[in-house]
Amino acid sequence: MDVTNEPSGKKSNFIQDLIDEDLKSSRFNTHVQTRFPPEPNGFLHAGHAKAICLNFGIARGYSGLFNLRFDDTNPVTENSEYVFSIRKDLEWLLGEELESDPLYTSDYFEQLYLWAELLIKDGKAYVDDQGAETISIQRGSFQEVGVDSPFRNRTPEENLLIFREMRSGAFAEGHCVLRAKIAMDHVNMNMRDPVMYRIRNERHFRTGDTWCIYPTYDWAHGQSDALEGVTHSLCTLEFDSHRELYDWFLDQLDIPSERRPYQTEFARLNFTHTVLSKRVLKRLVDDSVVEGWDDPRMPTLSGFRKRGYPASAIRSFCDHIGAAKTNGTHEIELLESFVRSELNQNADRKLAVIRPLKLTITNWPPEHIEMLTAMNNPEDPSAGSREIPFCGSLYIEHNDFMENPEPKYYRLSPGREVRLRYGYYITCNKVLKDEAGNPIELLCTYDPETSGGKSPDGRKVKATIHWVSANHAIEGKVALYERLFAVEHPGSESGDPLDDINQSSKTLLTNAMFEPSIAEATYGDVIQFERLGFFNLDQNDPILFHRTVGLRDEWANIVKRRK
RNA sequence: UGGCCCGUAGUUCAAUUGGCAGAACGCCUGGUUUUGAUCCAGGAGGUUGCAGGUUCAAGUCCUGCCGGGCCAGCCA
Repeated sequence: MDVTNEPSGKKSNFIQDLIDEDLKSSRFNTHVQTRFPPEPNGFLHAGHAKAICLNFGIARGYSGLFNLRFDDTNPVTENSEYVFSIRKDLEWLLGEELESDPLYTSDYFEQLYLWAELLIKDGKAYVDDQGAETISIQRGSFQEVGVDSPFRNRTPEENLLIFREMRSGAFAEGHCVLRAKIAMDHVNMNMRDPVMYRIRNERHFRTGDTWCIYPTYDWAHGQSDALEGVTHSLCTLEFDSHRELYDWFLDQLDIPSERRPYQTEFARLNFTHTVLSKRVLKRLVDDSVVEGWDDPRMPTLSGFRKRGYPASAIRSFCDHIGAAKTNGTHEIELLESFVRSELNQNADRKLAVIRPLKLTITNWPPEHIEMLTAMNNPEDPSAGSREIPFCGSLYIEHNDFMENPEPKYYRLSPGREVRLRYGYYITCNKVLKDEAGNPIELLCTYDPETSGGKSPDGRKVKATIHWVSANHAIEGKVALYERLFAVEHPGSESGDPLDDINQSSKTLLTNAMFEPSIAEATYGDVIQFERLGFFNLDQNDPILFHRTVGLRDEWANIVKRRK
């Protein structure tokens, strides 16, 4: 995929500094090329988003090339449904479609096999007939050097013969493996004769039954990079100790220096109150803690999409955090602030009441309905306006009324005057209650002089609250989401992240009241319900809205500080 | 117990490569406001992990400690 574009004026990070040096020293006499190499065995999450934006952004910044490569070397866990969803999520994130089809490591199986034979002929690889457990024991430890396999000194001719038998399916799974012949006393464990091929009598989703031996990550990755022309192979920190092996393999093969890729590691992304491990995410789904991989509480790209996070906000976030080698954890609030600022600019506003409290205007002319004009987006006048019906029978938000107001609470309470957004000033005169003493209806009077929310005498009201006409409201549902995990670093104290689940991470409110124009809402457009937050219409349920993120809430801060 | 990587504000990152330690988010204060939002202005917050050394000058170079992360899959 060609991503020629102007370099972004972003602050640099150590990877860009490194590429700048490479360019200066002409280490590569071609373009810069990066890749994103997911294994098709799971769904993309925020961690992948960082890698995608980094790789794509660098290619774009240097007018280079970027490609998606499915690292499909393990047929037991991988399948084409993941290929489909990964591509979909990636294109959604990037906001554009891939210009060329994705690449696959499995396309290089034959070349990889040929190279493996080359190494065998050079005496640099051998077939080991031992089991996994034996090989593991022989590998030694950090303190002890490993011991040579009894099969280590087979002749190249013998190795070649057996390796070809391996390929032809002569052996059972686990009977033998092909190992690189490096050094069993190497200080780097990855260099103690690593496995290059293992037998798997498993159908591969792309190559079918063509192969029964499959290359390991270490053997496949660098060579695939080289075959594609990747110059900068970016991966996460835990591959640091694999770099030596990555280089060793490339050194053994006749890779022209200008096609020689180099691996650079950066820190993986972490969020507070979140977990970004495929394994734990899978448990959340399997244990029904959430309602699937695309649950709006999940940090997956499909979860973000369902929740209403704009892809552009995720991209901005990734640009902002850049890349470094320091392991750290980002506050989830930072991501949310990017989501808010994006949505604040672009989201249309509507009125909705999610915890309705009946309010009757006692001096409103019976049967009278007035159409009020409301701005669609105060941040963007070109978004226009709409009409909202107003009458004497309304719903307001339950927590916009307090019978005995706390200090600094300046919304509605008995005897107090507030403004109804786009409407009139009203004063609360009487509170009707149920047997338990809970308010069930407010009786108020309005000031006809304050049409449009302006008072001719210039008197001020402290609060403006939202409302919906009870006679015109569309009833629906709203799903509120809190952090999935109750603690900043799930599992750090308890040992198991699932022990730190926030039990009330989802609240479904089923008698929300929306202004009539909500009927025109279309999937994909996140809207702001004024004073409540941003909400995303569900793809299938036309009256269900997922709260993307709340507005910053000063009153909530005041309440919190009091405790 | 070995090797490698990393320590700068609450958090994540900068610091023109040895020259007055900054930004964003968060927090606090004030202003504007028909969203307690947005927007604007300001503020608090630092012994640059610690201790030495080189230098007119060290976050940056050197040495030694301390702390965190990673590595002993036929996962990636």
